[in-house]
Amino acid sequence: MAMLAARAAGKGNGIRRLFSSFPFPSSQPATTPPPPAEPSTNLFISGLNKRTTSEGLEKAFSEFGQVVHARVVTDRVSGYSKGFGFVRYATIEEAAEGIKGMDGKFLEGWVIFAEYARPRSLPPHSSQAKGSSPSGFP
DNA sequence: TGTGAGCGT
Repeated sequence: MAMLAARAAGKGNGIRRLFSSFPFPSSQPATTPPPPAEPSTNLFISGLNKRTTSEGLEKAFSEFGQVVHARVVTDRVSGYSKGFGFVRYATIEEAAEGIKGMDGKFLEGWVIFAEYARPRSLPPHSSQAKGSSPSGFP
C-alpha cells in the first residue's frame, strides 16, 4: 500500500516530465510534447486492478453519466487484464463528470486515473472504405 | 503470483 502514495503524488503522466529538464548538451530538442488529449466522450482509465472487469468499469462510471461502452483491455492470448481500460460516455459533459468523479478515486481497492483517451490512430488523410478492413484487424 | 505507470481486439 506504500505505492499508492507514490501513485497519487505522480498523478498520471506527470512523472515522466520530471526528466524533461535534464541538463543534457543539446541532444533532445525538447521533444515529447505533453498533450493532455483533447476532450472527447472516450476516456482512458489507468491504474486498474488486475481483477477489475469491463462491467466493473461501467458500473463505477455509470454513477456520473450514461456509459455507452466500457472495456478493460486484456491480453488476447492470456486473457489477463493489462491494468487499464476505456469508458465511453454519451456526451462530452458526462465524460468530464466521469473524470472529475473517478480520477484519483478508488476502484476495486486501487487508485485509478481517468483522462481523455487519445484517438486510436491518426486520420490517414483519406480513407477508402473498400476491400480490406479499415480497422487493420482482420 | 500476472505490483504496473500503461492508449485498445
